[in-house]
Amino acid sequence: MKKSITLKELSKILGVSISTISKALNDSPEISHDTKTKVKELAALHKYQPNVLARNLKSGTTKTIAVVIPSVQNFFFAQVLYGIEQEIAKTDYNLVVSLTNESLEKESNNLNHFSNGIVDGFIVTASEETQIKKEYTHFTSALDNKKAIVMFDRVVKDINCDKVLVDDKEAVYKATSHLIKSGRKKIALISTINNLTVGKSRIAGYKQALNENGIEFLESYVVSSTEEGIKKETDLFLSNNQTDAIIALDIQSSLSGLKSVKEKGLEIPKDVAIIGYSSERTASHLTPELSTISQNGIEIGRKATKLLIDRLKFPEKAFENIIVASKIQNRQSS
Amino acid sequence: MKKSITLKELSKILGVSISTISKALNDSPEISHDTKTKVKELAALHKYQPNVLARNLKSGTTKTIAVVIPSVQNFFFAQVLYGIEQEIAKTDYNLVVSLTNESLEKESNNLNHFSNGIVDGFIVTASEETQIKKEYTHFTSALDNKKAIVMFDRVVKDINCDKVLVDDKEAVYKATSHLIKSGRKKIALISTINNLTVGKSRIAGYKQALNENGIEFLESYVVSSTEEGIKKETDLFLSNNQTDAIIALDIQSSLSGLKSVKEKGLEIPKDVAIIGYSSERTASHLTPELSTISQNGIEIGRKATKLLIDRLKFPEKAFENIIVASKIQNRQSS
DNA sequence: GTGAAAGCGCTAACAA
DNA sequence: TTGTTAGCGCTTTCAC
Repeated sequence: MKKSITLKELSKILGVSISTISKALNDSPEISHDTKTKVKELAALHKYQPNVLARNLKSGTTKTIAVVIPSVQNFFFAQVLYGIEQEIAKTDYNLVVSLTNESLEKESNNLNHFSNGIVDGFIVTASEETQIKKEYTHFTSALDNKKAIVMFDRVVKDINCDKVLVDDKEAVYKATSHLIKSGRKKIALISTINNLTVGKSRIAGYKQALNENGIEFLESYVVSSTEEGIKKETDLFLSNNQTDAIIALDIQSSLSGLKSVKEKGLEIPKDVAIIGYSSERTASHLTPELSTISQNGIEIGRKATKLLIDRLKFPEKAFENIIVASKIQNRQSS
Repeated sequence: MKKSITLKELSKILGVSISTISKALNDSPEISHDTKTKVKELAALHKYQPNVLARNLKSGTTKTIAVVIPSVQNFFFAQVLYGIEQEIAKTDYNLVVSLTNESLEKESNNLNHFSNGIVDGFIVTASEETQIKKEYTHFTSALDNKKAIVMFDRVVKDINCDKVLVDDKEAVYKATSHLIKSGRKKIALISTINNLTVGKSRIAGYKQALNENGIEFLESYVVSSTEEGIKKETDLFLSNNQTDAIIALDIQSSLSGLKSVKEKGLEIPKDVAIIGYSSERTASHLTPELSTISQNGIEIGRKATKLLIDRLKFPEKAFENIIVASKIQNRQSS
């Protein structure tokens, strides 16, 4: 019934003009101290809240940014989001989050929708479908629309914007090298993310490490499947192959790998060492505790946010590429 | 440079009035087939996208709803969110997500901000701080602002709105009874959520089950701490007390409980049975696999969304309280 | 120190 | 069938 009160209504009550009310509320020096207090009291009394829509329409800026990510079930994205929030909290920007569930259509719809007046900029990581179909027009048209975009992790090379990258190749290279140095020779790799460019980069790191250490790369030592199928594939692999170490490229593979090896009766890390991707919390509660390649999600979120805020201030500055290093976290499994 | 093109600009190009353009684009029967096609072609050419702000300002409705939750690291909230998305996808509503990190201030800010033109309604679960401080004015003022609210899980009794509840007391009652029936007599309870009403409800279920089975409730068998402290507390408890079963009220307690018991060299479930709260995925990858009290988050999300959409259609209908049952999922730990 | 008026982009009642 | 106009709620220039 009594929707939020407007300037107009306030002005009627006080018998002054709308613009006087507006100025008083915004502490304009044009307005006398007296009227200011009168107006402010009345506004407080009626719990006046400015209509954000009207204000944004007028100003052409929204002071809000959207985070568009595939999912928050993925601990890495959740971490990044957390970092973004921390950084946003220091500013006067608002945040909205939008999940794509790895769907190109949703991602596209969201970018289009938010581009039309809702937000000033985006922090995005591409959905799986987007990467597979290589369909990027929603990004370019948001850019055409003068919206700022910062991409992280699953970035699109051809899009001209600020980017925060993970050192995927380097990280898996380090992990693989580490295993080799500790005497492992038959290192398998399991993954459910071969569709993603980050998956490909990680495999490249694995290959490079093998290569530099004179170990032959065997296609059969790369176990790839879906989240649902990876456990069976791993079981199968272990039945038919000798291996003394496993690198798992995502959380599902890590869990499946650990479980498969245990079920085969092999000892970890004596018979088979495992390094995988997983959250701290999960890793340290597994038996044995999982050694991980740990991405600094919070840092990535923060960096991305700073980049975006900066871009909004200086739209014409040169684009940046920031790389955030991962860390090998040795626990019991390696 | 070339921000999204507007009706005005299109009208200039075609030499017709703005309203003609608007009507043509909206397929008004007033407009001739000819001009319609002409206008639509031009609009497509220039990738015209209506400004959402202007449209919403005009219509007074936004067709978007906000989900305000403490965090998505919590798998239960993530599940609920997933359910909400599924249901929203069937409608023409948009979704924005907003995280409070258990902060009353953020929750309050978000509700206020979104209430002023951004959204038509909310799906909310109260933050921890909100529950502790019992500060609910942001809810009532959103309601005053004619925004619809559906609360779930951590609901506020005194607020008049639709609610979707979890059968917390009942669920823990069932779990405890189950343990008692299988011969357990010294059942401990560990929790990091004693601050929350859901935590209190769960304990009430535990007490009731003990009571009905003639087992004395001992304060010392309730181990309560923070997420950081719970592991140590549990270790301490196990050193000083005999117990043959543990009920853990949240994921952190579940993980800590499992680990503590294992470290003490006790066998699960032979010496100590454990039932806890955890995601399916985590539970089934633990060693031993954890028996859980499983809340149907997706269902809760869906129900809440339906309730909200319905409320938006029929603002005057009577408020509903829906209870969604939890399920005991027996795995290896009990 | 205060008010009138224009305009952000759009829709819709009314006029032509 | 098309155009004019008013108005959603707000800010801001300009005139008084």
